[in-house]
Amino acid sequence: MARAAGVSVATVSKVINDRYGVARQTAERVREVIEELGYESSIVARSLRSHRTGLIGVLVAEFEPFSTELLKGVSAAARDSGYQLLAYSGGGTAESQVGWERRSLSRLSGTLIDGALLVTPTIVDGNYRIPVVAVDPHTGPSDLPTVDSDNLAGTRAAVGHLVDLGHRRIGFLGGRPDLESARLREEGYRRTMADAGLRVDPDLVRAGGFRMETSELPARELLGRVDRPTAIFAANDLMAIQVMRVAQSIGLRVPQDLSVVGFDNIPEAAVALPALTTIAQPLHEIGQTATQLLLAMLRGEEPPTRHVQLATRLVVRESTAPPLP
Amino acid sequence: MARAAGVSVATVSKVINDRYGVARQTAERVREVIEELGYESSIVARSLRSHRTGLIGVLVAEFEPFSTELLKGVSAAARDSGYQLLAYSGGGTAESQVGWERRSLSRLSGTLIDGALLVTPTIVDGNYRIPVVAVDPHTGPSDLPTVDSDNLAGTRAAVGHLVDLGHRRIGFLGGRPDLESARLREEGYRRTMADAGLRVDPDLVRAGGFRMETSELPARELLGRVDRPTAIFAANDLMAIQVMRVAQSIGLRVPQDLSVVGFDNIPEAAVALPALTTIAQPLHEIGQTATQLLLAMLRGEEPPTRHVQLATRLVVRESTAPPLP
DNA sequence: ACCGTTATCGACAACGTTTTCGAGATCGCT
DNA sequence: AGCGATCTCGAAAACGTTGTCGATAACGGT
Repeated sequence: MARAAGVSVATVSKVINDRYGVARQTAERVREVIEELGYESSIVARSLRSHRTGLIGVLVAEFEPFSTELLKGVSAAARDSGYQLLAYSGGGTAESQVGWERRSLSRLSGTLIDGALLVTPTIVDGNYRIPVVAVDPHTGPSDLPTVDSDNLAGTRAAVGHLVDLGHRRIGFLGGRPDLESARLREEGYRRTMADAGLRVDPDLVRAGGFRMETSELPARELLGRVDRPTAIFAANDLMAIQVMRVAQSIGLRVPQDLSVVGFDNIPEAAVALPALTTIAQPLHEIGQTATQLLLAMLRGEEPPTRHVQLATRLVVRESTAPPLP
Repeated sequence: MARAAGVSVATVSKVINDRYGVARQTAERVREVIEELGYESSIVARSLRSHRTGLIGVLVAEFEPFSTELLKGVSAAARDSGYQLLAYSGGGTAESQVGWERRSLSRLSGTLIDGALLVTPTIVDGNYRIPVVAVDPHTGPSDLPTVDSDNLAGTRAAVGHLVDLGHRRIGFLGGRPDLESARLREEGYRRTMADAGLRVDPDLVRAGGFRMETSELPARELLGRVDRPTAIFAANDLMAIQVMRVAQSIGLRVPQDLSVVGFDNIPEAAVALPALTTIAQPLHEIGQTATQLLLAMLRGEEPPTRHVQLATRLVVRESTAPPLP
């Protein structure tokens, strides 16, 4: 190997990890040879021996625009600290069952990765062999250190915005009831309404499953009523866009006849017409924070807080206006 | 280790890789113990020894919606074949310089991954140590086996659609001139115009850099003219959406006063208003095909064709109509 | 009953690192 | 000059697997 540089393998190893105990000029010479030969030490062998790889694993349930933005933040933070990223996706329907991440992790955590970020909607508790941080899980509280955004406060901002505009009859289109995020957004809606002294009409609350296809019908139900709401808060942008479509298809003008607010601030929200008022999640920041948390754990520090919640931001665009008198 | 199962490590290894030379019932027993102990063999050690890991690496320049869809196809194909995916992203601006994928690859290909997929706009030729397939590179011809979509035919379909509708003055908003894909789309535009016996007015050709921000100005230039075109073909959807915005901002109606066609069929295209007519790239299929190509190479087969081009599809929505008489 | 063949299994080396520890060299001090 | 302290380096073990090969047992044929 690089012992053709005149020294032993041990010395080379010391130079690479710049350990104490190797002479100035020897190190210099070894470095030169390394450079010259374009030598890269094998992660695999290092891992086998020292259980440290400089790789952090990111388990993504499925690659989608949502996780994508998160990954950018993770990527940036990891790079700053010298760690490399290893995204890992079960990717499929069948495999994304509960326990998938457990199995993946146990296989990888053998030695391949130093720590892991779980970017999966449903996470499984348990003591993993390596540091693990859950990123924006949609499920309930967990043993794992977690980073997500403040769904409750976000929802309050959204509904509050509608209230401030003067809306009284505000409808709600919910997400998948099995996910914590959906539950929180409904709770936020109800609380804000209550705080404003407004009654929640049960007929104005529907579930749309977080997806476009499944929210057309409930949207029609909400808007078809004679006493239809003057504003609708949808638990995510996809459903909000569907609401605007349905509204326009039955002759309602947005925002004059109907105000719509979404949640997530996906790219589509900006180009929709009218552009959608929504709650932006700091995805980039979430990814970044989660990574920093993980890195701290890798350094052996106990994280100051096990659960970080980041603030959301209200993005006012064109889909909201005061109700017609 | 699992020699607590009463046999030697060698035998366990043989059972796991079900090799010839181990008795029926011994194998059975070992398998039971493995199951019971939830034992997972270390990829790392296996890799070090046998240079085969069952992992294929995917190098992504940056996680973005575009690569995301590709990854899904890759993911599906890999799963079907028992291979696991390892996405790897330089992620950043600085590192995504030329040569980044080379370095990453040389580090990983040591032994960690059996083969690699390059999902990067600019690819670097060279003999890698492991099988490599380039996926949808935007650069020119290469030594590497490549899978991408037929930019030329796609463009012809787009411009042909406008011609068929009766448009004569058709403008073109191009991409980044340094990328092969942009070059091909311009060439397709020019050829289709020529085939239809139409003259290309040099004043009707602008470059928008593939991005929204950089295409507002050229869009204004195109539409501000007294003899403005009745239709514009933009080299990607982002620019097409920008064109529609600019048009609407200066009082033009789409599609009555101006028809617009894009390229890519990103999610935003469907929700834009009017919904954008565009050319859909078979991203999922590209990912799938590339993976199958790679798998064939891993099996030692020489791929039948080194360059696969997949057909695009014209998606007619609401942004195109015959020109006003 | 003996020998050759086959089936089954384990000992051992190897993969490329990191880490420990001891040997030799150098240096400084008395 | 002698001795201890310090510095520099390399030999060797270890990480967990796989592949080779030899040993032993079982078996079948004459």
